[in-house]
Amino acid sequence: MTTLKDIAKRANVSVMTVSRVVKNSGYVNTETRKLIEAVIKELDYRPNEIARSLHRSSTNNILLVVPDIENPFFAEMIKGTTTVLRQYGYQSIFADSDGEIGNEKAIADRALSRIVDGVILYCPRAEAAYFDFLSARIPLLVVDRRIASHAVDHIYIDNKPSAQAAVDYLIANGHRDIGLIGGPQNVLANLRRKSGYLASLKAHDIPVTDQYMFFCGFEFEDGVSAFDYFWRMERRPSAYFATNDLMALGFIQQAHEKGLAIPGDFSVVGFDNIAMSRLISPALTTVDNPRRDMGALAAFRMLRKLDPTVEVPQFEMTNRMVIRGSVRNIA
Amino acid sequence: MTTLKDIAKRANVSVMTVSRVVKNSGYVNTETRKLIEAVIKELDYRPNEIARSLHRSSTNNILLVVPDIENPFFAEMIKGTTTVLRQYGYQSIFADSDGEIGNEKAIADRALSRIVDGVILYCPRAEAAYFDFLSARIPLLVVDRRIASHAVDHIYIDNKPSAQAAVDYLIANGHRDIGLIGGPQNVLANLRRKSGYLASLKAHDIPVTDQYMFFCGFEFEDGVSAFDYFWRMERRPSAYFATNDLMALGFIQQAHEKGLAIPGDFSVVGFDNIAMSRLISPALTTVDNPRRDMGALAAFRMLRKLDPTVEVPQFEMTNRMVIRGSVRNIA
DNA sequence: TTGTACGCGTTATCAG
DNA sequence: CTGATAACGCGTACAA
Repeated sequence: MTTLKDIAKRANVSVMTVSRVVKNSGYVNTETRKLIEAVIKELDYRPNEIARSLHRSSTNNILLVVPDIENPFFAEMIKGTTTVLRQYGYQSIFADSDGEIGNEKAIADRALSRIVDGVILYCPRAEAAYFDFLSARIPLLVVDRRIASHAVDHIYIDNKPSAQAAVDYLIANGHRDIGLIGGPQNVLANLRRKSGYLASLKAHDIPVTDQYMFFCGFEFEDGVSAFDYFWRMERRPSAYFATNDLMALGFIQQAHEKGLAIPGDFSVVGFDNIAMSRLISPALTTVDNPRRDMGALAAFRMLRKLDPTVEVPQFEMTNRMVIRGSVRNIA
Repeated sequence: MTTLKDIAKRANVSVMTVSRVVKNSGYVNTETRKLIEAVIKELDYRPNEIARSLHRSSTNNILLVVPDIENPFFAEMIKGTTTVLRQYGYQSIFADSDGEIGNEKAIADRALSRIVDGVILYCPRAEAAYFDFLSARIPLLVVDRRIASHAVDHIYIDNKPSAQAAVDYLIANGHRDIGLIGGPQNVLANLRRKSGYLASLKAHDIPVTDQYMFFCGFEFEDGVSAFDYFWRMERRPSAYFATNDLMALGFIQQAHEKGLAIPGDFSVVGFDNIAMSRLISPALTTVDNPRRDMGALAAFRMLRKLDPTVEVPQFEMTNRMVIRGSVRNIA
């Protein structure tokens, strides 16, 4: 592990001269520079970034905390973020909280020991007060979660309007009996999607039918269960709004299993626009969630916090409907 | 940003005494300890890990480099690794090479400036010599790639035997015309799967038919193309071995699209056992690839390199057939 | 153009 | 039990 000192000794100069060569700053005699460069190569010297970090008290590391990296939604966000960070010379320290508040806090707390310059929390589960606490101590960005406190920087798209638009679309296609495959009721984004569903019905003077709303987990299997649930009903909806694509896929899969056709027998709209939605048959009509851009924006916003001269490009942070083949017009 | 010195000043003691309290080492008078602890709390002191790292010249960081975090295969491996690392007090620095050799090397090279204690490369693309270079400078582990050099630590499962077993299984079910959906020909694991296919045919004295082998990418769409390719043939195979599940899924999807039944009309076997394979209908018969365990093993092996007292648990690093519903016995 | 001294925050050593 | 000192590797400020 060779250091500046080793080079200096070998080249018969002071460490400072070597440092100047390494950083390419200040005046150095061309001859000595050449000599030093040779020695550097010979001894395979590389600056110790830890020492540098200590000196300038910044690390060029950003901590990213996600609930579950196996979920493609977060994987794509992370990719958006790391790509940008790397372009600006920052490394990503990555941690998976397994969706547990305890882990989440433990991870973020460690960041307070100056191993990173900033923290990005993706869809965190912790209570609001914790973000105030963190934000007071280190540059913090919260992604995909609405934060009341003005003190905490965050990126959040309200999913309600686009969910409403999705249901509006079903109604425009002649459907009035619309089922909700509602997912878990303790995740904010999901609740906003439900709100959109309710708002659309209300706007069209369609009464809400409690049995038409099915609440469950967030997975493919939950879509399967949803189908089974609705299948047992005597008078069942002609169209379904699933609050995420995975459930919509499960629903469709099970419909096929039972010999039903989509969109012939039932229409389905999902939410998120995951990769698989485009690939199945019929391709799923859904609402795009620009997670990659959210990730990139998070990176830029963090970079800007650390260096106000950084330009944050414009991203269109909107959910957009993607019309494909899973809805039939019955009007 | 409060330091030991601040605490010391406030408590009227030396930094060393404070340090002892913080690290809970050595003798400290109970009274002074209490006082110091109070001041620590009051000033919200946290040790500077960078300074510690500099001193002990180790960072407790491990660098993980994957070709693409959006690929669930890698996401799961990473999860296996980070979970173990975290249990042992290590953080994961994460980087995505986008599958490009240039990025891969640039990332790993940065690791040489002592920001991490070790490097784990997942399915790297670089040439063999580079691993020797890296391995000579920093603890290195290469995962999911066979390495000739004995000097480079690696974790690798030869996929050939299990691929062979998969094709054996088709043959045992009465199939003799077996198509290969072969994926890309520049990825080692994939080539080994093809070798298994060939070996099985040979072992059963079934001649190899060139037109029965279709080479393509690695994605869902490639499975779709494969179906279209075979569909055009006059005399087509009754069974297919896809060298990964994603392609098998695309194949099945397209078969359904064309009104064909699996396994009624064609039998299909995949490889990898991704989550989706269990969920579709018919559930896919495939070969499990223990990526999560590979990830965990990678972590343990790295930990052991850094600290020889670490115990590496036994993992059964084998591909295992998962029999589900996509193969029909036509004997 | 080159070198000296000091500090970044922590800890090991040794003396008191 | 406590404290002074040096060291980790680098870079800023100031001299020479």
